Amino acid sequence: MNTIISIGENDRGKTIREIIESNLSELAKRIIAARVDGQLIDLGASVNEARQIEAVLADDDDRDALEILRHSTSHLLAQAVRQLYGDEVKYTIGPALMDDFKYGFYYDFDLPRPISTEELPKIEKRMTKLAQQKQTFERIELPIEQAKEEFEKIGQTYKIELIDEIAKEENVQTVSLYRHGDFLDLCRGPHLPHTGFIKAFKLLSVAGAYWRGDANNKMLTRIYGVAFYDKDNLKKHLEKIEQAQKRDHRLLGKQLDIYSTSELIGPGLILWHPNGAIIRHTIERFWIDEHTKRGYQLVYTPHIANEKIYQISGHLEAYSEMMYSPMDIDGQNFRVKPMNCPGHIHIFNSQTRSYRDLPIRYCEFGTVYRYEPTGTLHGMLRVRGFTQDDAHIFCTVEQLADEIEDTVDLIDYMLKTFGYEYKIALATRPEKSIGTDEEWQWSTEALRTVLERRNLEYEVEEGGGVFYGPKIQMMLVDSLGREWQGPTVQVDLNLPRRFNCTYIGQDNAEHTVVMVHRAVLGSLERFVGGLVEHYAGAFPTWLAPVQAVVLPVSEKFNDYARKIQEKLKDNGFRVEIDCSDDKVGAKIRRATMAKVPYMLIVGQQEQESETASVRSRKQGQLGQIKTDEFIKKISQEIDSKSL
RNA sequence: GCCAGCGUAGCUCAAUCGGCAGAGCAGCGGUUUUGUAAACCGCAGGUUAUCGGUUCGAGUCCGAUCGCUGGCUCCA
Repeated sequence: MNTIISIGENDRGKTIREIIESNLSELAKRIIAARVDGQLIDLGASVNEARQIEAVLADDDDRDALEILRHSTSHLLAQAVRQLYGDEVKYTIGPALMDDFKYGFYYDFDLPRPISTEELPKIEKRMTKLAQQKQTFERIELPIEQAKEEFEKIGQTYKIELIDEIAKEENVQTVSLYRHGDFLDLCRGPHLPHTGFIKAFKLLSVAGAYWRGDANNKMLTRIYGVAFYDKDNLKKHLEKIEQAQKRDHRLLGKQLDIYSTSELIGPGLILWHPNGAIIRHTIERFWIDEHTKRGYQLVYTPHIANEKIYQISGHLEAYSEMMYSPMDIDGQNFRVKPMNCPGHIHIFNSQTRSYRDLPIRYCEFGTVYRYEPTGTLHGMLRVRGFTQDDAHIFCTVEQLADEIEDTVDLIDYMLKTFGYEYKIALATRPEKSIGTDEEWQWSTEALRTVLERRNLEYEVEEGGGVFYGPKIQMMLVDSLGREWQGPTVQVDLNLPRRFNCTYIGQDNAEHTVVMVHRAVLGSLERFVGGLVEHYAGAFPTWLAPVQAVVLPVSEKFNDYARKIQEKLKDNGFRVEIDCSDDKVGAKIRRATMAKVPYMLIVGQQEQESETASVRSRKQGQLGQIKTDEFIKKISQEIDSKSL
């Protein structure tokens, strides 16, 4: 469908709406905005220099179009809230969200009284009513002072604050306001032609949010919602949210008996049940094997340390809010460790190192404890005690790029094994940072070189690095398309200097090493919690807590079933047996709900033919299979870590 | 930490206006011996998160504390 229109001389000065209507009359009803030289503008704007314009259609697949809809819907929400809750309602900001898994927009209000989720349907109803009135969105450009007066009149103090801020920017003389019906807002736009396009939306939740995201400011009431042009797309979206809820690791973690927490032990402290522990242990074994193959050396460091070490590292100064109070041991202050680096550095410093020794790569499953505010704790994903898959590489400047490349390769291999796609960001020097320009130059270049050399797509996050060095950050994309904080590779220009980590070079002089912090999984708590959701609890056979269960059809075949179980166990598989006096149907149901990959059903026929009737979680019934053959099949599946 | 909401048996949930705390599953004891997603009967299970208050009477109303949930902030 051609939506590009060339602009002729006699179109000059006409509004976009006029031009579109005369050129694309059959589409006119679906056009909501236009792109002019890549810029989105309202239909009411007029064309001057542009040679051609592109009509933007009401279409959920067009990101721009969807963003406009959601933004306009947030204005509609504000209008409804203002009408229902009175003129004292102050509205602040209400953007569209395009990358959130759940939400499509929000609006933050300063309300005279709190509101609860139960009131959302009432607000939705009002929104629907207002939408049906097809109120026109009118763009108004006003000089700064005049715009402020407009909001002054209606008591919208937050808007005045925003205008003042905009006015500080260079070359700003006017701001744009949008009016639809009785509602006026400060807004860059563009917006829909009228509210009639808003047909498929839903308000989803109410939450608190600080004004400007700053905890020192007032707590506002945020209402989240989502909107689409097409009702089916809204329905699909809501179903997707429901799917995600069913995968919630807190729900499945309980159902599959993976972990729990206890009020008595304390919030944010994970109890790994046997099922969770075997998953974790299997991952740890895989991780250690993979690291050992790639030249890492396994180390262990203590869980508490004299706090002097954190004075030297600077953590006590910069991170003390995250650290637990000191405990007095023989008159000295000790701390529970919040990170592993100082320990690894001390192992490095335990000997004089030669350039011949480098690179040195230490890895550890290091359990650390950090104070997290209560409100941020969340299942296994956000906790107070967690085990990082931590490693530190000590190398020379010349070795840095190669080390980064090996790390990126390791990350890629491990993430793909678990079935994750991922996105990459390169985070550069932030404003507040230590180190020389030159150091930041070569360290950032080393990271960039690797990404370029390997032809990886990445985004640059300007100023997104840590104060002590640049980093590569990966975001995992799970089977529902949600993004998770993933691996990180950070160059550290700070700690080697603070701890005087040096080696003797070929020139017989002392040089400071370059240090790289890196984690592939992040923390085992978060990673396993994420995996539960990624797999919806159905772990691939190599990770499944129970890989197969033997189900005798009656008591008469319990002995034969035990024989099979023993044989499989002898071959190293995790196999259970269900000798309860339930019928097979019940046994199958139980194993199905436990998401066991294989069921081996045995009765008269199987006993006679020395087989088992195999039922696979993935492929259904596979028929009668000899035990040896089954062992071959499952071994291959486990060895290849197939998904 | 902040805002809002929630907390009843191991789990999932009932209990009208403030009026005797109840069911299913799981557990335990029997009966049954079973062929591809739930056999039957019975038993037991509770200081309704904790502490205090209002009331003749509180799971229900009020306050505090603890925990959890959705967010903000932060981050592995």
